[in-house]
Amino acid sequence: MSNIITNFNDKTVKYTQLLSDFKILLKKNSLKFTIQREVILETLYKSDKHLTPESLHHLIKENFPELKTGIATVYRTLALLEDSDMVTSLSFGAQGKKYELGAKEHHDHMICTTCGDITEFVDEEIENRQDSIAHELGFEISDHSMQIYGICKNCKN
Amino acid sequence: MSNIITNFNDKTVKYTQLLSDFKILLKKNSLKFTIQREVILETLYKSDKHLTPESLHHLIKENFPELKTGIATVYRTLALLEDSDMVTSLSFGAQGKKYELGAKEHHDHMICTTCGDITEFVDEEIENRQDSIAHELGFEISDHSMQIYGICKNCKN
DNA sequence: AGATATAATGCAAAAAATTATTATTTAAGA
DNA sequence: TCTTAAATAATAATTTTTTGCATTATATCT
Repeated sequence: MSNIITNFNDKTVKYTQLLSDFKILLKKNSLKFTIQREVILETLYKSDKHLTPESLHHLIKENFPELKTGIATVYRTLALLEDSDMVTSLSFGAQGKKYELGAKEHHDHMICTTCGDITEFVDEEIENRQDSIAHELGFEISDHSMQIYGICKNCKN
Repeated sequence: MSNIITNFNDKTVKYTQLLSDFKILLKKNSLKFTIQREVILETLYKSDKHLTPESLHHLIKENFPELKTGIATVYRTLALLEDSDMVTSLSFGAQGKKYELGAKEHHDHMICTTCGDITEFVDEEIENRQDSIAHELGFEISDHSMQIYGICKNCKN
């Protein structure tokens, strides 16, 4: 049996999936799929960083200057995406609110307070434990986030 | 052997300790201990809620109307307290940044996305696991926070 | 206690972030 | 292609946060 080789690598497939989910979501709510919305989703996806509305807007202006996307559209789209659980917002300490795609695999964050670098990780045991706790308290989990702050390997030197 | 009865209940003792820590901190940095700063710390302590700068300011105006504390002072003091790790700021979803006293016992948060209510909890197992993970990644933990989102017992009905 | 130096405050103004308005453009369906 | 309903950019309006400065209050020193 031979392997089938596709044109898509893992990341492409994921984005295609994401985009398709987004389109379905829009259609369900009789909203329209616009270039701006696509560009926002794409930029959010391409960036591994956690973005503020402003930095996201900046990135878009840089990469798609012909679009002249307004900051208000970024805010509106981010709100829409957050409402529909496609992105999550986080706030780490002093810095403002940042957004990241929630459609990526779930993960927690380890944040270096020296260099600001963010490492993502997942731990099965913690995930399970969270479920039990919520269950005990009669709580129906929809999502969760966890951050560990400290000094990373690099900065210790 | 008889028990010694003090004038202070647990909460009073804790606040006294907190206040004293604050005073030491100020002295160390040649900053001054003012009534406003005390009132802010106290209000933060008394409130079990997580407060925005604005709601904190509102509470203070209500409880100490003669002080006429300015919102700018609240912001400045909050920043000072956060810098010195006496309070932590959190941002849950759509709502803005909220502050809580970090000197309380450490705890995680379970947030109801329907009514906005926040339940605090601690789980030994999760705490331990976090330490191990950080250790594995050569990360030196200074702090962490965790939030679980979902629908609380009350709101399910 | 009183005098002095310096930090903190309130107020107001400025800056930054967010939201609303509106005329125009664009997408989706007939 | 035509229609209509939603989305956009641009801008204005709000709201939130920060800053500057004259005045007040605190801590220290005598």
